[in-house]
Amino acid sequence: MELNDIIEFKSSPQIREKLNAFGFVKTFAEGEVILSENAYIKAIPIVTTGSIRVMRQDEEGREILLYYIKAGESCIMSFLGGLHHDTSKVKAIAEEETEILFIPIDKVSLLIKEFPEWLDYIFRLYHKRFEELLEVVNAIAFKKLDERLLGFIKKKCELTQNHTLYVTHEQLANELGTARVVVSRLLKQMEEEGLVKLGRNKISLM
Amino acid sequence: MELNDIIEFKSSPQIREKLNAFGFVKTFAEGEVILSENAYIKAIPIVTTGSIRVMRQDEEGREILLYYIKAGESCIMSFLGGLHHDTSKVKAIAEEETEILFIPIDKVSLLIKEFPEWLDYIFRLYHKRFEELLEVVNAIAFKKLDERLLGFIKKKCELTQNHTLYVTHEQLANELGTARVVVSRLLKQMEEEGLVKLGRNKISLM
DNA sequence: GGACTTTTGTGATATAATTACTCATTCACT
DNA sequence: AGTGAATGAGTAATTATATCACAAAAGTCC
Repeated sequence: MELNDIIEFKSSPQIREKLNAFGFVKTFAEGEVILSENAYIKAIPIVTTGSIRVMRQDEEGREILLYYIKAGESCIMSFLGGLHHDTSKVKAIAEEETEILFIPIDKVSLLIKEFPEWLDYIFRLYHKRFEELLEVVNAIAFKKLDERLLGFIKKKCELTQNHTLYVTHEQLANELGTARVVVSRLLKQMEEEGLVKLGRNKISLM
Repeated sequence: MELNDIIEFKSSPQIREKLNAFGFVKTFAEGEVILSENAYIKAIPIVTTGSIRVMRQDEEGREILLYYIKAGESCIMSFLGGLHHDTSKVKAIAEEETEILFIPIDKVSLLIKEFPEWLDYIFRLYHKRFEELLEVVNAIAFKKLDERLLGFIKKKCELTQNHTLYVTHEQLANELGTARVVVSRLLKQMEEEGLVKLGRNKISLM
């Protein structure tokens, strides 16, 4: 993924140049924490390769997945947090080996004035994230866990282009914001219904 | 509430003038639907007096409260939806008699270019809404209903500057995304614990 | 005052989440 | 290969929520 694959930046070599000039690149290994909750935000990340999962934690450490940030996207939460000199309300973890271009906050506001494309980019992502968040609200408020679990597995499979997933029940439970036992039981049930096939560390969609 | 009570517009009579020139005012009675789900958005609302509650619905018509929009604030969801020519993903209802200044979408983008204050205003509200949404996610994902219910009653009381609330159990259940019986039972329990006092259509915090 | 509507209460039952375990497998280390 | 720690998965009991069906008040309207 290059900056010029991002639709808003395609026809503006100037902004790409500036972004590259202002930004610095960092690489994260799978599972590495990119941003932890309550950390101060000094730079906006743009994911160039890989993907990030963004989680919300409660006081007791329980977590729930909010959304994924894929290549070409930015973490809009950081953007707002950064602008308002606020701390992060979410935790971001590299889902796979991930390369990120960080743009320092002070440059970010500068770019807004100079390049309308930059603002378009930010607004587009905002829109997307907001809708995803609403979907999460809907899911946890109204959907039953079995439905959510199945949907989640399918989404993960799509993301990895594969119909076997290598995750533990524990991981699934965490991302869904529930307990492992619950996931285990539901998976068992789904296996009996012939929807999935289970193995240690392994779930295959049928 | 006047436009010049909004911090970002305080020192810019020009933007206040433009907003008033471009916008049109409408008044809504308590309970009136201002924006329904899937409606197209043609204008951005700024609440001048009163307040709005923003709800999310699922396919079967169940609802849950996302947040309130108070005087001086705007509905940021409409803003994004409007910019991207998308439909509304939420439902907005007047919580009390409410007066709204609507700014047509095409003017909105125009104002962004002209007045940085306008953008600051939008970003500030975004930030606020995003955090509120995260709080909702937290609450429904991790908190028990009794805790949510009590917190909700307290918030409502704060909003109305009063420690007696005039609502039915049904209404509370709707905003919390649960069933009336559940709310009734929990309230009863809370009354026994001396936390509240109940009456028909009435809940008083102790 | 009687008929009706709205709001609230109660009991029985189903479903889901939580807690506290046990058992099984894997892996690192000797 | 054998031991023990760590991780992953299964089970049973308990608690929390949701659902259904209906009864009892409280308020409204004629």
